[in-house]
Amino acid sequence: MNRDPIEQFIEQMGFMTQDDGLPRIAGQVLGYLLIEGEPRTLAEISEALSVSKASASTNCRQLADKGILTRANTRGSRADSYMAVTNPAEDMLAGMAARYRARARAIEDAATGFPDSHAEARARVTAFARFFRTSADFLEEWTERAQRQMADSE
Amino acid sequence: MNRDPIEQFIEQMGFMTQDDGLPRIAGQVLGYLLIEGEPRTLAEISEALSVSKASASTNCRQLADKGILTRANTRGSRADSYMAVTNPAEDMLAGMAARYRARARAIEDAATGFPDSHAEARARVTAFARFFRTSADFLEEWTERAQRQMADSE
DNA sequence: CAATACGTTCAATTTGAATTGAACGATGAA
DNA sequence: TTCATCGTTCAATTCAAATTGAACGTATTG
Repeated sequence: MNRDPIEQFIEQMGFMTQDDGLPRIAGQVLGYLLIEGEPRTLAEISEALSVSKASASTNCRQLADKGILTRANTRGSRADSYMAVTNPAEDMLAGMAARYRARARAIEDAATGFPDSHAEARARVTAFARFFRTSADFLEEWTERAQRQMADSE
Repeated sequence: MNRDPIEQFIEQMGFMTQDDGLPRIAGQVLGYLLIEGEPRTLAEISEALSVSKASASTNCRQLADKGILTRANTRGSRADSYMAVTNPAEDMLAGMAARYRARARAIEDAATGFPDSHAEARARVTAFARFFRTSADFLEEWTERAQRQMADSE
C-alpha cells in the first residue's frame, strides 16, 4: 500500500502544506485536484481522500479564499465543484506578499509605541519591518514577472 | 499588564513565527534579542520570557541553525550567548529559498514516477514543481540584492 | 407539499507539536 | 579531585489545531 506514486504525491502535498502551517488535508485536496485536472465535487473529494465532508468543505473554502482553488459550478448538478487554478503556486506567493505587507505594518505600529528610552531598539525593529515591506514589494514584482512568463510560453 | 509596547511587540513576534509554522517561543526569543541588541545568555532569555531553560535552549539552537541568531561567546563567561543577526528577515528568506528548492526536487521526483496513463497529470505536476524552482531562484536573487543594498547603505 | 441532496456549522474528539521538569554529561573553578 | 555551572536530552505533560460526526438550513426535485 502507498507505493502508488500518485498516492504518494498526494500524501507529499499534505506534508508540504503542513510545513507551511496549513492543514494537511488542504495539501491533499490540492494534490488530488492537480492530478484530476477537472472540477470535482465535495463528495468526490471527501470520498477520494477518505476524509469527512466537513473537513473537505472547510479546507476547500480555505483554499478558495487564498485563490488556490476556484469554484466551478458544473451545469446540471447543483453540487459545488472545485478545481485547482492553472498555477496554484503563483497565488500562494501572492498571498505571501500580502501577509508580509500586513506584517510590516503591524511591526511598524508596534515600534512607534516604544518609549524614547528604547530609541535604538525602535530603530532596529523599524529596520526589521522595512525588510518585510521591501520583500512584499519584491514578491509582488516577481509574481507579475512570473505571470508574464507563463503568458509568453503559451 | 501587557500594555507595555515592548511586551506587546515580543508577544506579536511570537504569533508571527507561529503563523510561519515555527514555535511561538522562537519568535519571542527573536523579538527579545532584537530589542536588547546585545548578546544574551540562555539564562537571561529564559528568565526574561518566563520560559523553561530547555525551551530556550531548543529554540535558540533552531534559530541559530536557520541563521537568524548567532552564538556570541562572551569572553570571561563560559555561558553561551545569542544575539539576533543584523538582518534576521534576510536569513529567513534565504532559508525559504532552500526549502523551495528542496520542494521542487521532491515534486519532480514524484511526477517522474507517474504511469503513462497519467501523462497529463504528470505535466501539470511538473509545471507546479517548476514554479517552486523558479521561486527559489528569485528568492535567492532577492536576498543577494538586499544584501548589496544593506552593504551600500553602510 | 414532502422528500432528498447538498454545504455549513458546532461541540466533541483526536492528533501532533510545544513546552516543561528532571536527569545527565561536560566543562571550568577551586 | 571535587564542586558548581552550564547546555542538552528525554519522557511526561500541556496545549492548540485539525478532524470528525451530527444537527441544521437551504435549495432542488418530483
